[in-house]
Amino acid sequence: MTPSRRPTIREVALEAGVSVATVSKVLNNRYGVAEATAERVRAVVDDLGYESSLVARSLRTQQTNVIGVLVADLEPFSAEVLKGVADVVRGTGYELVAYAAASRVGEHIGWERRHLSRLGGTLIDGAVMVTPTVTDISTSVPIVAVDPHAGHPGLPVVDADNLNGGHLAAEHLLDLGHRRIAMLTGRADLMSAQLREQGFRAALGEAGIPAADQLFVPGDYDPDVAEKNAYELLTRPDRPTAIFAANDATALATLEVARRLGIDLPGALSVIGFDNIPDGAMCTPGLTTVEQPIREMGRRAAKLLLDRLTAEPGTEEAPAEHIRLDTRLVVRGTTAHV
Amino acid sequence: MTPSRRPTIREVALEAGVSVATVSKVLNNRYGVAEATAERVRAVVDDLGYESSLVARSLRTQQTNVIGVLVADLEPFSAEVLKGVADVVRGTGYELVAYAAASRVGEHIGWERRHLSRLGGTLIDGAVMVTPTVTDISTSVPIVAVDPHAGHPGLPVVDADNLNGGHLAAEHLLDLGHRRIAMLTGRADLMSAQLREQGFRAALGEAGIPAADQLFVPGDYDPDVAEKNAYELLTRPDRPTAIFAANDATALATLEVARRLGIDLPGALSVIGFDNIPDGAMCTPGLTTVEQPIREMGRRAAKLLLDRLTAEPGTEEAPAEHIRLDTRLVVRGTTAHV
DNA sequence: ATGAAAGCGCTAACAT
DNA sequence: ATGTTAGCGCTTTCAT
Repeated sequence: MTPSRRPTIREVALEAGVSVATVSKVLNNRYGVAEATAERVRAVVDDLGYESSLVARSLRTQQTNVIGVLVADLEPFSAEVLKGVADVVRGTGYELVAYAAASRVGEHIGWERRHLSRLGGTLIDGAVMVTPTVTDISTSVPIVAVDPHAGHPGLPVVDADNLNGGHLAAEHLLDLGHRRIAMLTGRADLMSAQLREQGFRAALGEAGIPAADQLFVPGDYDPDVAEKNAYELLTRPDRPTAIFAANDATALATLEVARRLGIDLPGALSVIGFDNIPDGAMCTPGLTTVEQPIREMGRRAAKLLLDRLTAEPGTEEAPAEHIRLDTRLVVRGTTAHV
Repeated sequence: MTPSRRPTIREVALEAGVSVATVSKVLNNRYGVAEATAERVRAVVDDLGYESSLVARSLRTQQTNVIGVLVADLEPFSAEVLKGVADVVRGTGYELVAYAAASRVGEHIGWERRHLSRLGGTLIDGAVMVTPTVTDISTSVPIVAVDPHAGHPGLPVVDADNLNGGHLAAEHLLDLGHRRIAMLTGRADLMSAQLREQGFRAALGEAGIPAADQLFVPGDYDPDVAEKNAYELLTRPDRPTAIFAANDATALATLEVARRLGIDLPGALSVIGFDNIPDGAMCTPGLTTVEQPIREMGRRAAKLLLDRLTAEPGTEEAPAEHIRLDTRLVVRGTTAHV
């Protein structure tokens, strides 16, 4: 099977006996082509199955009609955002490109700028960035950030009410009678993580429970880190009766550790996560969690972006918006009365 | 906030006082640049935050180190495949681009060729196509198909055992004592849909239950179509006690209709789907379904593709493989004894 | 109505 | 070691 190259505009022109320029005009419905000629060109296009190269086209033109979703990695969270963006883009005539590139080794931050640099100005007309960590992105195209690090002056942002979410998690565990509650915290550099912890601590405080530092261990939003620290936490003599993990990925890692240690769940240990990613719903027992409406966040981000893209060029630039969606407790099977 | 354009290689060259070619050499670690010069160039690159344009670069070179996932739309199924592909691509040094473009009006088939034409040869080194419907794709780059229409001679394929899956669905309902069982069939042009129905019919036959044509209504894998036909089905005087929907999306639509009609679920009606998309697990009660390991299918497809891409150029081309993964019954809350 | 030619940002072969 | 140049596929003036 010899991979037959895709036909180029040159081959179409050759076959139709016209110039490349004429073919281009036909394809883009420009004036100044005789109907007979256009007909002939279209026939050849159909015959050869020609379709213009997105790459070449976007290098030459301003407008590409493509929206980018830039992510550090395609995991459940960003995939969910992606679905939301697709919900909105569908039917608008825009095309959708999701771009994920492994960070260079040891480089967790800065991918936003690189991704944007590699695609912006060409290929995409605008972008939704998922969980960017850099604040001073010099933007060549309109951008909307989903769940970003703190301090994106000028960037429209969509996120969830992480503060109240942390509060909800603590309240749920307190309602169940738990008092020795640990937390696997999130990535210290992320706004969302800070707020979840802050809300959590506040709720504990309101219940009159002093926050014990040794019960706050790093989870980093990273299953591997979480696994290590959950193990340490659960093998202590006075292990906690409940754990709040800053996101579902680390909550699931915690469940795995508990299982390995033979700890009865939820009898001897309650675990609550944050995010409500599909994976939490699909395991047994289902993971109790604080939901943030991820897909809806994608939808709202896409809407915001499309608004900017379709706004009259001369229109006064709207101030950067900040959309904050509600979080919500989802009780499943991993939490129980102490 | 004036969108500052991304810097180009020209600006870097200008700033560093060298030619564009020299900058390119430095960036690509080519020989023939004095260390002092290289140093200076790198400094400017860092300073300006320059990153080469993926588009321009891919237009010029053969190799882009980018893998494409081409989909008609980003819905739960394709998103799940995408995650699987990302699992494998992660850490390989390849970048990942997912591309979705709305079909032109009324054109459900043919997107494969268009997508491939728009990206192939440029931008991507190879592609995973999700649920393509066209068999005679003239491929400019290596391609692996996930869950394709029948008859892709020469294309490596990854799919699930749909035949046995249909069988499993029927067996489950029969075991629960159901005898008047309806099916919302899938898209008639898709291999997967045909096999699911075939397996389902076979199991009914083995149980000595004659297949009643009026109990097979089209679902088309489409929630809207399913909703309409499920309504018709459930308002008949002799409505079925159980429904097998050819995929989860249509099963969920069926649940919605049943709810609207006030039918007790699963007391008065059992519903089983196919796919095990996250949405089925997240609703209440959870959807009983036949699981196909979608994410794993994405992983296997990505592996197959990477094998082809990294194979020695001179190596004998391996024959097109066909990987078929097992399906599995997942019992949740929407099926019960009759 | 048509085509020649320039140029988008980049790389690579070929001078110097 | 560095620069000049051609060209990837396409669109868009500008001649003709």
